[in-house]
Amino acid sequence: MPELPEVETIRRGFESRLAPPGRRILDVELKRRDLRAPIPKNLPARLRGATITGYRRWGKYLLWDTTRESLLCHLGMTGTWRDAPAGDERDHDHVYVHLEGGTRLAFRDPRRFGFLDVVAAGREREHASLRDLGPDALDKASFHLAHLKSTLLGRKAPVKALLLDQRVVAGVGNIYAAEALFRAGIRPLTPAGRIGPRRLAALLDAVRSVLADAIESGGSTLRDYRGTGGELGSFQHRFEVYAREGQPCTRCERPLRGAIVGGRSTVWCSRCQR
DNA sequence: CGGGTTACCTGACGGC
DNA sequence: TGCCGTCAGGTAACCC
Repeated sequence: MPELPEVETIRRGFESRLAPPGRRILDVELKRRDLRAPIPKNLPARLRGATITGYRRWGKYLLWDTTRESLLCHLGMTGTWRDAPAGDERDHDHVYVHLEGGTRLAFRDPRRFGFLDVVAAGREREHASLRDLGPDALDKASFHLAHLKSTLLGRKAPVKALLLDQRVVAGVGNIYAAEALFRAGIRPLTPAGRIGPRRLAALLDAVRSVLADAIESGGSTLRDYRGTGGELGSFQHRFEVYAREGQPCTRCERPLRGAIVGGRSTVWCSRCQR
């Protein structure tokens, strides 16, 4: 579900209204620990009494920084956070975070592909899930043309498969990979190492612009995704290729083509993308 | 190592 | 109405 724009929307929701910095964590209640990776049994003890100091995002990962350790969260495909007042319990609520002042935050994830863990602040890079993570797609200081060039050099895999590889760039998922390739005019199946510097520069711009536009729209809601206040994203109304196989290209009207690339459904325009 | 496939889990949806 | 197959925004463990 959530790619970079959705996670960023959630991050902003936490910061501005769900649990602004300064709030204290009274307790963490684990209803179910067997997510993609088991939630450590001692997670509640390690966060109890800590005050939230801020929120960071790296790719699709969200970090709650506190005066103790940081809570690391990945939403998988169906993870959501919401304000869950007493009485609002739902199927697949796996974790409740109790804040000072009576707020209760619920982590709900029906498919259980997400996970939660605790990391020492400043040592995130040592965490198994973050160790090999590439630069954040919106960080201009680390995700730039030189990085793309050197990372894709000599690679024969389809460029779309490598955009989805979080070691190459962190935050791009199936929706925004397809949309970025359309904006850049590049076919998803093109071997990544055969894209010249000018077209790589176009791809870099396209990735940045599509993610920025999607954040501005509050992300994309297909079915599960909700902001922290339950609100829907609206970028799905601006898809040019994703989920539009057979429909006319927004630019040339030709029916869009579809195929499975790297195990993921993929749509593109065979005239506008080369 | 690089590239490709499959599994993990639940729910929604379409066809019959 | 109901059953069954297929598919879904995620990653990671396998295979060759």
